[in-house]
Amino acid sequence: MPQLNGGGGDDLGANDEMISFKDEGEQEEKISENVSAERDLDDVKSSLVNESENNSSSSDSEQAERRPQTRPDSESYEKTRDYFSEALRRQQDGGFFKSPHYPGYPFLMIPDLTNPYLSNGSLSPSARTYLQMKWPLLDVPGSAGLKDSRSPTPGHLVSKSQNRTKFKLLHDSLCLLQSNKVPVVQHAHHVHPLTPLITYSNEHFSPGTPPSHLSPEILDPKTGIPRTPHPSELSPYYPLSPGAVGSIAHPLSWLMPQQGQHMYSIPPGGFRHPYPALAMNPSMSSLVSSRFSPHMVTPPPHSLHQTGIPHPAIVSPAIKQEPSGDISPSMHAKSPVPAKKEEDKKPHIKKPLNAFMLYMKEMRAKVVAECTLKESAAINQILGRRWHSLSREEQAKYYELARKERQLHSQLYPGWSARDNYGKRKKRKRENKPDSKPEDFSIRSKKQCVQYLPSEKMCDSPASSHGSMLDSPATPSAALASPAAPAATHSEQAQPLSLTTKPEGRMQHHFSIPGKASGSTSSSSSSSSSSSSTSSSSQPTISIPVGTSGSQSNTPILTRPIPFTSLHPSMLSPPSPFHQAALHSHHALFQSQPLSLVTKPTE
DNA sequence: TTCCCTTTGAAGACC
DNA sequence: GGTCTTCAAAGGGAA
Repeated sequence: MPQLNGGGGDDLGANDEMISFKDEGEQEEKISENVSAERDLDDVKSSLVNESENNSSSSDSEQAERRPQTRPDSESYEKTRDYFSEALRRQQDGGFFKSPHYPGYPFLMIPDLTNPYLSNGSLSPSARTYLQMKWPLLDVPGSAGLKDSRSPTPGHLVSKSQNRTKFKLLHDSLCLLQSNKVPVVQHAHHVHPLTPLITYSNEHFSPGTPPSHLSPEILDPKTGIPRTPHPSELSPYYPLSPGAVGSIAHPLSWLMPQQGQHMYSIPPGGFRHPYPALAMNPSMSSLVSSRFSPHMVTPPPHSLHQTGIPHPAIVSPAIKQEPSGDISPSMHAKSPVPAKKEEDKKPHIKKPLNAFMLYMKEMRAKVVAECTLKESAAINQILGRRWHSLSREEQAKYYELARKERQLHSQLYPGWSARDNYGKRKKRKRENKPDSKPEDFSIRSKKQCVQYLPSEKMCDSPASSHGSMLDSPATPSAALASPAAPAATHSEQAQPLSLTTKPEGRMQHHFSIPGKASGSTSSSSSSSSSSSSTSSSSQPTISIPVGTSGSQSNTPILTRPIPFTSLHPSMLSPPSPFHQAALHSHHALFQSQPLSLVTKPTE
């Protein structure tokens, strides 16, 4: 949740302070409604999350009763088996898998398991793959029927230590698979809002044939000999239409019962995913594909478990430092530093994506397509605003997806903690502390205030100043009421500034960055029509005036000129009544305010 | 080559 | 409990 003022937000700012011009025409409302609005926002977001939680828990109450625990024990295994039995029974009853009342329930994400059991009652390989992936520590029901030498012990009989071992093996396998760039498919368009969990990115998709040991071939149930899956076996979720060179049903069709269109194209050779079940599972596939960046992948230092399923959240820290890192196991073995070796071996399990991240992953391409902006920072600003312009329901979907991601993540990595990743990154240079010296503060301020986007006018929908719904109508529903707002006219874009306040925490977050932007600061401060140093300096730009902060920071918020060509007409939607009013007052405000860069002297 | 930027949210740390 | 910090994704830009 965004950090609200926390009672201190207005303390630091006076009306004569510079403020960001992030959002236009919302400041006045904020000033008067700031406190209450923040409270509303907090309530709204809390309720949104709670609602999401409640929905899933209430709607899936019966499933929830069988929900496996994070650390499955024998009892939970039994519950899980019961759960699957129920899920499978429903599938068979209905012919098609029918989504639960709350379709997002992760444990029902078995789109490819329409009939996971073979005629002899054994679980099909793909089903086993999926289930084992879904519950790495769980031997899925039926596995006993189709003995797998690699996991011969029924899950409910597996001891915790054995589970740990399996989990370790799983990790190893994941690393190997990642190193082979697990192909995943994502149609460039037709992205469903829920696709973050199924973002099959072409970027990560290497149409090449996977290694034999990772071949997607399906074991013949009779002979046990690997064979290439026939398209019919992939149906109904992967119907390969000749014309479309194969397209698959939206992996989240279970989430969208009304939708049956094929969303994802498949390479000419058909859908060849080393782990079909993985690719077919919305949640897991998201983990595998969307976060399955080859550059983050590292070959496993040691042997692999062939049944291991790659999890995109697993990344070797070493690899992150060495994107190209083709580190052979032998090299690992020869590592002179055992400690480091151990560290390298330790897979880097990424944090599960939050709602906004999921949204961002999905929408980034759209925004990039709409804008000519290239910089992610700018794109993210747009995305942040669009996020706030989303309806409550729309956001709820992402919150739910994020919740499922976390849930799945916790299941896959029971012992993982966010703390594990602390310090894995190169330490940022943010050493800013609240008690920093004023001079430092001042310097940092300049750096930090560079804004890539002057306002939602550029490319985005209405949104809010400090990036919350505060600026938008107090409630999400109200925010909905004004869909894509303020896209002012071009002339308006040249008008000064949106008054933006950011949560104190965020501001502090930025302060700590030392003055890399001092140059741009000065250029931006002169504002008017300076060329952008970052984006297409040769292009005409919209001048982005600098205003003063009204409420919270003595930091001058600067903005970068945005190339005019970055704007797409479609992005310049007319402002909503809400924003019109805001703009009106906003303009009135600026008529009385100089556009020069004004910084409040630090004390 | 590495880090920064920028966004929101989650989680952990700290007071 | 409130606040702060870190990390998650992304990719162009800067150092």
